[in-house]
Amino acid sequence: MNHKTKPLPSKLHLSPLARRSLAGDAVTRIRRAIIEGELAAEDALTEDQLAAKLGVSRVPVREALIELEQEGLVEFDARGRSRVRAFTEDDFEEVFSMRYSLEVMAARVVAKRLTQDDVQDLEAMICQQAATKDLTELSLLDVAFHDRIIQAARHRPLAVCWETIRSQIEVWLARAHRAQSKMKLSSIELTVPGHRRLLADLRSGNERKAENAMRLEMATWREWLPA
Amino acid sequence: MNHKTKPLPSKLHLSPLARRSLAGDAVTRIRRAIIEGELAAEDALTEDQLAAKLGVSRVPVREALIELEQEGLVEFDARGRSRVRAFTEDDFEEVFSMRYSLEVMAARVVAKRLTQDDVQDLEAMICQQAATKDLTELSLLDVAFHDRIIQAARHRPLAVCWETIRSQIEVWLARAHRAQSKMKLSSIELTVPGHRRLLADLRSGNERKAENAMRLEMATWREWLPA
DNA sequence: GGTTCGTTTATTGTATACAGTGCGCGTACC
DNA sequence: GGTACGCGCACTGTATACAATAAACGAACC
Repeated sequence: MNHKTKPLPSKLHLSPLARRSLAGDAVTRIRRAIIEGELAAEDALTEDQLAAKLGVSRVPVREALIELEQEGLVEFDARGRSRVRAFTEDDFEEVFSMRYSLEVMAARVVAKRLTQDDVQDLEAMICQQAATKDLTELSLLDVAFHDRIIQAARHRPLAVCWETIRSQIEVWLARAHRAQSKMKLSSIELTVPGHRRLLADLRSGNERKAENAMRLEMATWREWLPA
Repeated sequence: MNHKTKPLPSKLHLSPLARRSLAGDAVTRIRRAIIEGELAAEDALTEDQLAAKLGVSRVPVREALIELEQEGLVEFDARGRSRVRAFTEDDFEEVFSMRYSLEVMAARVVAKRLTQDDVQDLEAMICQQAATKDLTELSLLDVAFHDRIIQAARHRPLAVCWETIRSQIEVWLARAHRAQSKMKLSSIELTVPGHRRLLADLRSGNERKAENAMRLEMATWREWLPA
């Protein structure tokens, strides 16, 4: 033991060192702008213009664009120019089929690893969902619920893969809401019992059961799809 | 039609516009160094030092490190310092379980989309494998084979997910070879017929058949694993 | 002697400056 | 009128310079 400074109240847990960098903020803000539709498909993302709008230099913007490319929100052409990616309905089909595979895998993994904390969190989230009457809010809670399941899997490559499609799912959701899509009101009544059943099967510890429950959950989502 | 320049020999297909940038080269070279073990686990990746070694400035290096983080080869600590990620055996277990899910999905997708070109390429690759007597070379050809299958799926999110684990697979392979691992010579005799069977089932157009063939292929790989 | 405080140093984060490049537009020439 | 050439503009790619911060070391004080 080299340094023996005073032991510092052990309960006190400070903010988790959020690596606050302009580049990180830029990622968040540009991502949000794309999801909200503030930046439209095919819009040219000129580094100078973005930098000016964000009040920073081009460097953080460049780094942000690289990350957003990985999330599938931004595209670079052969000359290095970036633009907001234009999603076709087929693109979303692909994203959701990817989601299907990832979540089924997550269910399988989670079945063996679910902790008491996970269960408590998930139950609390279901209660929150039950209290909601707004479809937009519900869909956000739903994504958060699935986020939490992925987190519960404690499986790094899975989490990384999930992050490559998460934003695209949000793009679709936001777009669907703006378009007053066909998401039915009945969804509210379906979501909560669906999640309860899913959680029950995840808790069973039975991988097959968990997988199948997730397949069912994904199938109900499937109906909300564009085409 | 705005400009009507002369029609330029249609067969002539130039190099695919490889976006040659120092940043891109840096990604390639640092990745290679990590895979080959030239940069060892936990090694600090100082931007200045890397820049000096590569003969460029820090900017391309920074951008390269961001990309390599997404490939799982590089880690950043809370203060922004990067280092070569240290893989545990559990990490590799996770990577290969992820690979399993992705490839099974790929098989399912490919079953419906395989073209004549795909088949020709894959067959040619199998022949190449059959001609090889070197285990290291064979494992590279094997990865290339699976790469080609992913490509044949023509499924963007799948390809992106695959790229998040591909380098890590290569790390494991290179490490295993350096350690004179338990990869058996019999692998050579097993690989080629295995791939032939797999290709046959991918061509069948039957999703279930294709999935199961891939599960089998993955299971044989499984034996080469560390633990 | 050990602890604490300043100073130095190493390294990242950000800004700015500069170089290179393709594209559009105008112009001249046929 | 159309085609080819050349110039300028709008961007990106890269380098360099500067600011900020935390670790490392050392010195002074108890």
